[in-house]
Amino acid sequence: MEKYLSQLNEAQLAPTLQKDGPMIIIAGAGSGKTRVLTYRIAYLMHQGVDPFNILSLTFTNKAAREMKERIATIVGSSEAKNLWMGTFHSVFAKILRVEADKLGFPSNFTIYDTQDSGRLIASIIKEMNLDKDIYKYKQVQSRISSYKNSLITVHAYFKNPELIEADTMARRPRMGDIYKAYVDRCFKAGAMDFDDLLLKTNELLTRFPEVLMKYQNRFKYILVDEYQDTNHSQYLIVRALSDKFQNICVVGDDAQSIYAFRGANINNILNFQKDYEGVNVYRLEQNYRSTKNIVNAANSIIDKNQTKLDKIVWTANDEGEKIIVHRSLTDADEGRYVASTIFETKMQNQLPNSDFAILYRTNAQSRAIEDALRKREIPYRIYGGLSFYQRKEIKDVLSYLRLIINPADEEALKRVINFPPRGIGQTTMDKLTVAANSYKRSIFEVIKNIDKANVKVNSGTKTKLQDFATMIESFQVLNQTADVFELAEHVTKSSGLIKEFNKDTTPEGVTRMENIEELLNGMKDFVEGQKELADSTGSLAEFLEDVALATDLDADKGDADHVALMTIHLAKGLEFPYVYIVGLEEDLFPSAMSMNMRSELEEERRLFYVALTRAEKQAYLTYALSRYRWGKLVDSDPSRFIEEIDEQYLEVLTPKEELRRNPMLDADIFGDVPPTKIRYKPAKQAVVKKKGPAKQEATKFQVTTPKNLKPVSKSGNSSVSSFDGNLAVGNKVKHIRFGTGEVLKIEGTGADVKAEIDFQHGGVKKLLLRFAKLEVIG
DNA sequence: CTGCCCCATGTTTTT
DNA sequence: CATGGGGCAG
Repeated sequence: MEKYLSQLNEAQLAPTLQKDGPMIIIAGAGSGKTRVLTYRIAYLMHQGVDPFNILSLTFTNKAAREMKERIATIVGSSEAKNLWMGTFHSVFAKILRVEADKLGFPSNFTIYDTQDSGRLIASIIKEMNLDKDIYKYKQVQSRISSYKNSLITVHAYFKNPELIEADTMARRPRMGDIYKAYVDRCFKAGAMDFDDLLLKTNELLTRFPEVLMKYQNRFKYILVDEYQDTNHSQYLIVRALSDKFQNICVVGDDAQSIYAFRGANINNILNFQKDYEGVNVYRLEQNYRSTKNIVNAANSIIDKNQTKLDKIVWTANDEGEKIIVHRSLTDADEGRYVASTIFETKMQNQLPNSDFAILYRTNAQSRAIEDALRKREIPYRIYGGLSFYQRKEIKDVLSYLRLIINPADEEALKRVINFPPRGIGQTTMDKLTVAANSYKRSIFEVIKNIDKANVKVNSGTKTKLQDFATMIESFQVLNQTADVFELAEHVTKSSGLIKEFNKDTTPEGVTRMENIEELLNGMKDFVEGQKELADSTGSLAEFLEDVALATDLDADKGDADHVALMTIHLAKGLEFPYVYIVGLEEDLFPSAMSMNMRSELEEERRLFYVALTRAEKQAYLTYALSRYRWGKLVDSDPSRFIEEIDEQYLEVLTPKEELRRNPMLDADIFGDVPPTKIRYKPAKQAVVKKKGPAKQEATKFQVTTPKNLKPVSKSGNSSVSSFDGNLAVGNKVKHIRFGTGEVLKIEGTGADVKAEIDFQHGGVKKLLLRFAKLEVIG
């Protein structure tokens, strides 16, 4: 143990050695907080604390796993195994399973993901005959989510005139009714959504003092990582559990609070000292991760925020390279720039792909980058986005499995009762839903008792329904004996799913089949892996829970060497030698939605801070003058965040090719082209001018200048991405996908010009010339 | 009931 | 552009 403690600096050692009492560790980016947490837990155990009495809440399951492994190497794996570690959601889901009956839920309750709950809300809105343009299900959903995260139950909602007033003012007077219906339906389906996992835990701990006491005694030592990202619901859980022993250690960095949109309350960390008596405050301010340039640049950004705790992050590391700022014409060019510099850096320094990460604000930005990486044959992996488990085909398989565990699971049932098609259509489902709601039973139960229930369906339909129920029940029987993999294999075959997906021979269809195979392989691994873990049964229920609460990060197989692509949110806690932050444009980053409120803009700034502090050696900031958004090319201005970085840490580049093609592009912010433009020495002063009295004016001009610039076609000659009418009826053209064809008709104007083309293979197609990459061949 | 086509709509960010 | 819902014909 001594050996490990000696690896810590003074600031890190102090909190590690404090055994009892409340404490907060304010940990700057890259200051080794994971190490402190890990060693502190190990040290607690070393001092005789039973691992059963330690609860450690982390931000991802992967972080928990890694920390556990690390601890195991220090104190031995048999001991480490007994630690409770995981995300709030996964830890309390486990507890809820044990205590579910107290809340009237079955212990095999389903966990609804965002999509499931969204669909349910949409169908409730429809059943209530409400205007779906006013009651947009996504807005309703996020409203309900924020109620839950603030512990506003349906009951509390109706007792609160202000909330009702607010929703009425927002033209949604039936909000409370929808909320109630939603909660009822989830209850009836034996389902909890993500927010419920926290809300119900609170309910459990408040309503049942003996349960609270049980877990208070159980978790004598509690540690919470990323405390700045806890919401009110999580805050209350931590408070309640730590109330008896007050051995609570929270770690966080207010500068990295980036989850306000899902209810995270930065005040939790700002006010921690007021919540407990005799709090010891520790600060970790030495950054071990990044170069001086990066650390200082990041500091200069976060300085612009008003709301923050005092903290000075510094580093003893080298000065390092300046941060490179790069401008491109389009998002595609941006991708090419990123790909080619990765390629060059990699070759020059003989580096693995995994040294590089590309971070963006929105998932949609990945496409252009992907294209460029593929062309360069650089292996990459996208994290997040549509995660594996959310894909249609995967959710279909999982829905069958969910029904086995919990046939009341309505969202799963609706998904697969007619997929593959069994002749059970919308009308039948509507009837069943009405009946189920009036009997306060699940749809599955209604089907089981279809003769007794007052449901008017013809006998053919009745048979089909019963057949479906029988099939699910036969799966349930099989589940008694077979393991997850065997069961899933049987289910996919005998439900007809495999056959259905095999029908589709398009490339997308083939990918779907591959995904299903991957899922089955994953199950095999799960079955194998679980045999070794003591605290696991390897059951289907457990598999489904893992899947429901898995982060995309968790699924990292860690085998292949690839460049990482992810949103900045997902990158929190990670580090890479080379980091590209792309799409640094106004309205994108900072997001257009965030510009109205200071607090939201500050959150965007923290997000940028998080992004930049991921970099160890070198950071690149890139932006494009125009980019495709919603299928349209839109002009954009460089992000204010670039401007906010102190100039001395930046190196502003302008690509050479751009200079050659169009000197206007190198115009300074006043729209003037410098008279003597030196071709190979990019102007350092380009674009980003700062401070001083000229600033106001500068920004004003900056807005207008790029708009006058026409994007220049990059690839030159034959392949054209936009036509200005130089395509005529009778032309022979070649299309990437459809091959050669003849133009039959041209219609529309401006951006909407369409051509009807008779392709030799694809037949007649109408294509928007704006998108279609056509080559004229005659 | 199914399948197909057309239209509207949408982008923050995630457990 | 991608997806999903609604409308319509068979």
